[in-house]
Amino acid sequence: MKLEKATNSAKRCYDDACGAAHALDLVGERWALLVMRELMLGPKRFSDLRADLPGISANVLTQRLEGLEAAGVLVRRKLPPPSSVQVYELTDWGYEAEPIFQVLGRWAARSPGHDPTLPLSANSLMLSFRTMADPPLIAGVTATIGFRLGRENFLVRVEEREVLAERTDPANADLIFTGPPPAIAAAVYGGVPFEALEADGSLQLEGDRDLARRFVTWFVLPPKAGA
Amino acid sequence: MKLEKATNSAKRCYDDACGAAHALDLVGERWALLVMRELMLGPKRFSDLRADLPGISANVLTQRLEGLEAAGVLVRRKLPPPSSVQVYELTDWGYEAEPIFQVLGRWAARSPGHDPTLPLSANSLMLSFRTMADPPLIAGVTATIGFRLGRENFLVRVEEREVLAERTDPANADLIFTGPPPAIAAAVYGGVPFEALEADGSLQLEGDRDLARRFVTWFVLPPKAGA
DNA sequence: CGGCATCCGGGAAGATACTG
DNA sequence: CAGTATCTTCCCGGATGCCG
Repeated sequence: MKLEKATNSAKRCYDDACGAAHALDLVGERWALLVMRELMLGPKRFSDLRADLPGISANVLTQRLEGLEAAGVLVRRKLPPPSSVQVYELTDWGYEAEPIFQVLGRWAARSPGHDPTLPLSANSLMLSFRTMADPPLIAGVTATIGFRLGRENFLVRVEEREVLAERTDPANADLIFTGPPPAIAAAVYGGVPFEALEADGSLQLEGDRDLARRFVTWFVLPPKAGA
Repeated sequence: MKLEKATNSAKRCYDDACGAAHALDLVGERWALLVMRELMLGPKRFSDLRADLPGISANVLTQRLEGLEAAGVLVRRKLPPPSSVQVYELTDWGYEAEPIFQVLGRWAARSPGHDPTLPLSANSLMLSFRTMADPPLIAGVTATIGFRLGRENFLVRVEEREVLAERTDPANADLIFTGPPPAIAAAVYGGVPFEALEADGSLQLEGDRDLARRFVTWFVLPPKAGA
């Protein structure tokens, strides 16, 4: 017997007309923004979200998905047969939240306490390319780079001073990185040479190795604050 | 007798190299971002923060200030005598968080559930001008507008396609608004005519009334999502 | 009065087990 | 696979009280 608690819509909220405060009412609960991050590059199912968000528990994920659906940030959708699988997908407005991740990421990357060697999801790595690409450095560049990151494959296109990422098979890219996201992050952001990562088997490169050497120079972490 | 809990630094965190996740580790707790918002236009003391954040309790404010200080977002500072009063002030890096409020605010303003008639702090109103000013509309505009919002006075300068806000006495501005922040928000964002607000005493205008009529046209809320 | 520390009740988050 | 049920832990919010 479940108590009819639903009629009480007085959940904890800030009661503040400030847009930022309302944003926090919508997506300020723990894990909510990270769930959105994992959906930012396309729909996923429940168990994919669980796998990509280490540490979230099933009931919290359920609650967040319910809350985000009620807020109009995402919808549950049933894929057409034969897959007939249920997925969660951001609404158009949900996809418009990407700048939130970019400014949060750029700001926090300057934190003295930021540790870029922690685990990293595939989506985070792809979004980081869109966030950290230096526009002057990629001016005039056109390239297609593929990523095989375990369950998920991506195609990253650099063109017209911007970086696009889509979940697609990267078979005919100019260059393909294969490995876990943290290894690729070490190469791109940590300055670790490819040879070292290939030697211990955590990274494979196929295709234009010179493009790979240029690729890692296009993404620069902002300097630490107080430096 | 205080238990040595401090040695346990394993507070709830996401353990994620993603910059956005680290930002949430730093400022994702309830009220943390709103505390930063209230400091965004200059230092304040404990009781000012409490007054400007209706609903926060003293111990939570204490915890947030400790956490934000530990994170390097703000510092406690003692004003020089004779005031000798302790204030909390953002660090340079803390001030760099302003884009977070802008993207959160712009995104959430499109939420179907956003209610702009809720209470609003003076800081929120001033920051909203910086967030919502439409660059083409203020191109070529140079103006100085004062605001008397109860305890706090501000001077807003519109120039060079941007909007500056500072806590200063607005005595010799071209135009001065006097009233509570929600009334001014009603005029700027709600399209409520000045005369209606002046009639019930919630707003006073001094100076260039024609400038006031132009002023409210420079700030436009984005359209609701799904419209 | 400003800046906390302490205690308490309610509720959200976390871990585990269980079900269709 | 996609959640639900249950239990525990911890955070949040409110009240009170201490101390400069």
